[in-house]
Amino acid sequence: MRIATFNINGVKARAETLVSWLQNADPDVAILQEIKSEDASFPRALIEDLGYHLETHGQKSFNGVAILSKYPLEDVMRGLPGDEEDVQARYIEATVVGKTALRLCGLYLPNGNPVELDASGAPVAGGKYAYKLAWMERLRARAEVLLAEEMPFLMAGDYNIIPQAEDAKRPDAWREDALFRPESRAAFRRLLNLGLTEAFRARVQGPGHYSFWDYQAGAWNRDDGIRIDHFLLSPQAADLLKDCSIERAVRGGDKPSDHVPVWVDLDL
DNA sequence: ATGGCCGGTGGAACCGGA
Repeated sequence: MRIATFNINGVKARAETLVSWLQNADPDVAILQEIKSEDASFPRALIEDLGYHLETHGQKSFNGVAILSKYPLEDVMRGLPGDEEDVQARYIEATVVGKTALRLCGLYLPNGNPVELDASGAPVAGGKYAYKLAWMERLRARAEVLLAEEMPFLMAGDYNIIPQAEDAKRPDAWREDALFRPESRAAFRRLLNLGLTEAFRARVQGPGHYSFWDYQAGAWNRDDGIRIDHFLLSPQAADLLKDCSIERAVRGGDKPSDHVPVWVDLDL
């Protein structure tokens, strides 16, 4: 089973690009972020006409996640547990059944900028950085629940985390940024330390592998990228991992998103 | 050439992104 994660930066603006990518790349499952659309205005027929089942969790203007699958999706859950006040559409789960069942978690992790810290270095309550770190703790708690259930699962999406210096062309430019600050990277490691496998680094070593290039300042032409879109696999899902890759060429296509798809191949 | 953007909203400029 081939599964992709792709931050498409607006489903309405990207409809044509998305359809041609689905036709050419032919994923079994696609986990999308930043649909920037309410569920009712998602171009559902475009996707269903290609043979996909579709589950969305959207909101007006911002955020929004979706799961597309050639196989039926079951037990859909919308929203990340742990904060009843959080209205941002950043998380969706569903189960897909291949040879065995696999729980899919699609996430659009908060950016977290601007970083606001108080005199003691703690994130300012109510600020965007505090929201990011709290969201990551909620994600860790959700992973613990899923681990206890022992169904294979993966958490895929735009993590807005640069895990290591080698994951940025210019790491020093990101030192104080919410994507690369120590608190953010530590929260990402707490996820990994539960026993999750970062699929790309399980398969590919070394620098120069990016999943995002800013639209500004000729970032793509200078290959000034960062790797922030990730697959985390539960132990049972990691057993099934055959390959992981980044579909870099998509960034050079017509009307591209600023992110590109990341893939896993699972023996499923 | 170290500059340079894009999508959504709403119907002009501004917000948010990373």
